[in-house]
Amino acid sequence: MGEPRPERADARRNRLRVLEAAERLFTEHGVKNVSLDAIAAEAGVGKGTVFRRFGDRAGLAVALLDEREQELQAKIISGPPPLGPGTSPVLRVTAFLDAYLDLLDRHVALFMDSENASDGARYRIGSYHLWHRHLSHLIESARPDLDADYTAHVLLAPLAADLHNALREQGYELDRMKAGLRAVATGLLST
Amino acid sequence: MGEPRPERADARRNRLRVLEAAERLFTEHGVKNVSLDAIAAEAGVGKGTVFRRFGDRAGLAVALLDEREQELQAKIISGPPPLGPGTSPVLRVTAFLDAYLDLLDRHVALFMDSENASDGARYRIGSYHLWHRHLSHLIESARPDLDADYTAHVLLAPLAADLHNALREQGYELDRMKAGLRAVATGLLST
DNA sequence: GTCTTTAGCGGACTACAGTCCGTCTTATGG
DNA sequence: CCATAAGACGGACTGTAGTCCGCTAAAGAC
Repeated sequence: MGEPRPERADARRNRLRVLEAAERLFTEHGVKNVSLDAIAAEAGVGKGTVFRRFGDRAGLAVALLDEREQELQAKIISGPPPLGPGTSPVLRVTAFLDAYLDLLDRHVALFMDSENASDGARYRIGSYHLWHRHLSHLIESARPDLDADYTAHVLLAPLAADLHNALREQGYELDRMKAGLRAVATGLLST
Repeated sequence: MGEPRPERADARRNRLRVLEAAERLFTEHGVKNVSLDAIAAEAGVGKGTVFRRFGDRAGLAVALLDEREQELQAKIISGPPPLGPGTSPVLRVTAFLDAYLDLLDRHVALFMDSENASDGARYRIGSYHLWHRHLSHLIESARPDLDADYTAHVLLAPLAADLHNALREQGYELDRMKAGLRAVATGLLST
């Protein structure tokens, strides 16, 4: 692709202002009680600016989650086992599922926003692809007879934010989900 | 609960009109190109009427899907095997997953509407509970050592409409999903 | 048939997501 | 330092989901 023009100073300033304002308002009033109008006002910019930079509500949520997800991505790619390389595929899969559930649980509301976009935003954003590739490789090496690509989607499906939220609301404990998913993954990937 | 007062004549008339109008407009213009205003107008009723009867957009979609889902429910409860009783739990699970994928594939757009409601509508509606109970019982009898309740949610998760839609858009064939899910279910439930 | 209660009706209203385009800022080359 | 083009800014505008409440029609009592 073309040369990556440097970000203009005012653009950068406003991007940071919006993210800050969003984080502040979200933690103060709850994610779904905050309108994008309000965020724009709090950031001292116009509504159009918010939308041009982030596309839509989901895009803003993705941007806010980005940092946290990148931490996890780094640990997976080059961190110590069991998340990083250096142990069996099955252990790496279960370690990933555990870690993702922790992340998800800490930021459910934001994840719901980032996934609930009108049309399946979750499956188009970069991080989903990364999680998917990761699982897909691990599954491939543990069970070459399975359709690794599809099975990876299956293992990611229970990590959907709205399911997590619904289960939490009906009293499920995080540890129960971790144990359950671990059982599924090991049952599935151990010959 | 109290005595179920009979549905008033005008209420029934309008309910049917709205469902008819919705079905007509949805098939003609595509689900997401039809506003509830338009449906109300086509049905010859006010907007308020639509909302009072169906709650919101998702509720209307649920009502439209209801008939089709009840067919499947009937086959599961009292139809011939492998969907109905009379064969092994594992076979019944895979038969259910196949049948649900068929249903989902035929009505993706409508399912997306019914599930995409602001706040996890999918997990609150009656039919989800029924599918969940069904799978939960089958899992319990196939593998008493698993957390059947949670594992049932896990098996239902890949049936989410937005995932199905995303995979279809990126070229997945229905048969590939069926095969993949069958492999997961049998791998998981066979000791 | 008329009266009363009960519940449905429907359109004006609010609030929010997302778009559009004229205006203004920034970076760069002369 | 100034001119100029690339592109960001922002607020008015549009379309839609969902609410509210005064009005109206149905069903039963007498």
